[in-house]
Amino acid sequence: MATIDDVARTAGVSKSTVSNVFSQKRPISKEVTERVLAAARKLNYRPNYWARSLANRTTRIIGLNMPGERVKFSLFHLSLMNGVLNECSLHGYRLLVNSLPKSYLNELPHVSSEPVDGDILLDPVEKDTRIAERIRKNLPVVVIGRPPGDFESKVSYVDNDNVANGENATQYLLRLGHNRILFLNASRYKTVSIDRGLGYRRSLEAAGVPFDPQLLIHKDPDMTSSSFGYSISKEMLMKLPDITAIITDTDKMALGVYRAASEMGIAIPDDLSVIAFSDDSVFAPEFNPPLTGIKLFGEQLGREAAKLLIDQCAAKQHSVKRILISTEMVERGSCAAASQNKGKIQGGMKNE
Amino acid sequence: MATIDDVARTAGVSKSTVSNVFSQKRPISKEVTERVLAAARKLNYRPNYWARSLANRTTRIIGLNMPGERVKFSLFHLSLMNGVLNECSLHGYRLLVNSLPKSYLNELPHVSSEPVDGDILLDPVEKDTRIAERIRKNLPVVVIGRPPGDFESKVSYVDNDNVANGENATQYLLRLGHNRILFLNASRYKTVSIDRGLGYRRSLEAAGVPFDPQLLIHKDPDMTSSSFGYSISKEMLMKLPDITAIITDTDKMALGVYRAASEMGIAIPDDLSVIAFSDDSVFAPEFNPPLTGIKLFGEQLGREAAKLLIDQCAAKQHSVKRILISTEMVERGSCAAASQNKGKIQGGMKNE
DNA sequence: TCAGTTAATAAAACCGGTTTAATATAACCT
DNA sequence: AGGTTATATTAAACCGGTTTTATTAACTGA
Repeated sequence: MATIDDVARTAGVSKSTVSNVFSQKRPISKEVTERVLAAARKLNYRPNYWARSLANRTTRIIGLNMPGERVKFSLFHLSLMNGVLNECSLHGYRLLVNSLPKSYLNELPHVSSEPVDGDILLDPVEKDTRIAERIRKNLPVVVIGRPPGDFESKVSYVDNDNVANGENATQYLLRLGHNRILFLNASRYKTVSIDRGLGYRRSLEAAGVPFDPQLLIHKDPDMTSSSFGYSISKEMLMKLPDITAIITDTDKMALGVYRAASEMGIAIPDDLSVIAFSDDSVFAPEFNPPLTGIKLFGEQLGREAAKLLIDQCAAKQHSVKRILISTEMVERGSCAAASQNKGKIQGGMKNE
Repeated sequence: MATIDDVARTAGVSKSTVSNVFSQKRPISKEVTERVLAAARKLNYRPNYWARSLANRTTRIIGLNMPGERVKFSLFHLSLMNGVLNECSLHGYRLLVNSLPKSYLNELPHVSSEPVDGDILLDPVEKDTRIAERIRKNLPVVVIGRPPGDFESKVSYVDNDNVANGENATQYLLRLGHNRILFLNASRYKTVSIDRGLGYRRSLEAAGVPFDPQLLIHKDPDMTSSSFGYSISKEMLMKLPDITAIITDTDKMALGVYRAASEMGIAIPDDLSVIAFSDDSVFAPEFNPPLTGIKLFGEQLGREAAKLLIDQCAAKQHSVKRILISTEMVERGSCAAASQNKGKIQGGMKNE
C-alpha cells in the first residue's frame, strides 16, 4: 500500500499538503490539489485509517456491547441494532460489536484501550461492572435500559418506562377480571425485569390483590424463550389451575405458552389470557389468536441511544440525559374477560 | 490517558521494556515486570489500540458488509451474525458492521483504508463492485452466498447449494402433483435468487412442465417480505387461479401468503401448498398449518465464513476455498398433494 | 583468564498519518 | 514605497505504540 510520503514525492509536494488535500482542513490551491489527487489515483492511495485515528484521537466507531460470554442476539436486539445502524450511517459512524469474553480481554497481551469513541451498553444488570469500567476509562457511554443503582444519575440512557409497562399490562388484565396472573419475567438481575416486576406488584397492590411470589418467575438464561415459555407455563398451569392470565417477556415466550395451552386443552383467550412485551408486528398478528402486547419500539430505542452517544462523542459535553420512549398497548385478541365460572371449576364443579 | 512513556518513566525503565511486558514478545525479568505492572496499575494505563494496530499492521477486527444504502438486517442476517460473532469471540476478533453509504465514503475527507483485517460480504448481487474493490485494496474477503461471475473462482465463499435448493423445493411440489407453481423469489440480481430460479426451471424442465415466466416473480426490495408475500400472492391467485403451490423466499413472506389465502378462502394445504426457504424453527412450526421449508442453517454459514476469513487474515495464505453447507427439508404440513378436482374447479364447476 | 555465548534492557528508527510553527508570496492599504 | 495582512506551502514535532539494533552484565567452557 502506498503511503502519504509516496504520494507527496510523486506529486512533488510535502506530506502536510497531501494531508490537507484529503482532510480539507486547510485550503490547497486547485492546481496542487489536482496534482496530488492524480498522484493518489495513480498509486491507488488511500489514507490509513489507524494512523489517522491515532493522530486524530478519534475513530468514528461506536461500540455495541452485550454482557456475558456467549453472545446471542435476539429479535429485540435486532430491532435495536437496526435503529443504531440507521443513526450511525447518518452521522458517518461505524458500529463495532464487541463480544469478546472477559477472560480473553484480561490476558496481558490483549489488554488495551477500546477501539471505539464510545459504547452503547445493552441489557444492563443489577451489578453491572461495565459502566464503572468505562467511566474509569473516560469513555462515553449510553445505556439502553435502566442503569443499575447509582449509575442511573451518572450516565445517559434510553429506556421504556418499564415500571409503567409492568403496571399497564397487569392493570389491563386486572380490569378484565383476572386476579391470578402469572408473570414470566425476563431473567433475574436484568434491570428491566426488576422494573417490570415492580410494576406488576404495584398494580396488584393498588387493586388489593395479594402478591403471590409463586406467580413471578424469571426466565432461565440457559433456555430459549420459547421452550422456557412452554415448559414453565405447562408446569404452573398444572400446579396452579386457578391461573387465568399470563404476562410474558417476549413474543417467542408467548408462543411457548400457546403451545402448552393447546396441549392442555386450554383455550386462549377464553380460558387463558396472554399478553407479551413484544416489538414484533409481523408474526404477533398472525398468532392464533393474534397476540396482544405492549410494543416497545426497539428501533427507536436504538436510534435515540446512538444519537445521544454520537452527540456525546462529538461535543465532548457531559450532560447526563435520560430519554424514555413511550410504548403502546396493542390489543389483538389473546386477552378476554376472566370467565365467571373458571373460579367455580377450580372449586371442583368441573362437570356442572 | 497515560501513555507508554508515562509508565516507562514511572517504572524507571525504557518504552521498549514496557512494550514487551505487555506484548510478551520478549522475556522481561520477573522483577522488572512487577515494577512495570505496578506503575501501569497506578496510572490506570492500557496500551492504545490504534497505536498498536498501526505498528502491528493488524486490527483484529473483521468487517461485516451489507450492500446498499439503507441497511436493514433481517432474521436470516441475524442468524448469520450470531454465527460470525460466535467464531469471532473464539479467536479474539471483534466485528465491525459497516453500513456507511458509498456517497459518504467517497467524499474526500472520508476516503480511507478500511479499519479491518478482512471483510465478510453479505448478499452478493450480480454486478457486485464490492469484491473487486477489496481485491484491489488487497483486503481478505469471504463472501456469504455465491460471488457473481468470475469472482466465483477468485474469492472464498460459503453458501448453500441454492440451485439444488430451488430444484428440491420444486421437485417436491411436482411430485405432489403440482404443475402450476408460483415462485416468489428473492429480489432480482441477488445471486441467490438467480441460483434458486435456475433450480426451479431445471426441475420443471426435467419434469416436462413448461416454464411460465409469469410464475417467477422477484421480491420488490422496497416492500417488506410479508406485505410483498401478501399482495403479490393475492394478485396472482386472482389472476391465475390454477396456481396450486407457492414457493416463498422467507418465512415472513410465507406469512403474507397465508394471510392472502385465508382472506380468499383458499385452504392451506388442501387448495394451496406453501414451502419456504426458512431458517426459523420457532415460529415456522407454529404457523397454521405448520410451515414446510428448507432450512438453511444460517448460524453455520456465518461461523464457517468467519473461520475462513480469520484463517486467511492470520496465515496470509491465499488459497481460494468454497464451502457448501447442506440444507434440510423439513416437512411440517403446509404442503399436500394437488387435489384432483382443483383443475375441474378452474374449469368452471365451482359448485359441483 | 579470556573469548564466546546468552539474557535482559535500552536507544533509536519506524508505523502513517496530523498539526503547529515557520516561511515565502501575493494582495491590500495609506 | 513600506508596512500590514492574508494565503499557500512546508519542515519538524507529534500521536502512542513496535521493532531492529545496540549495549551491558552474567554465564560458558577450555
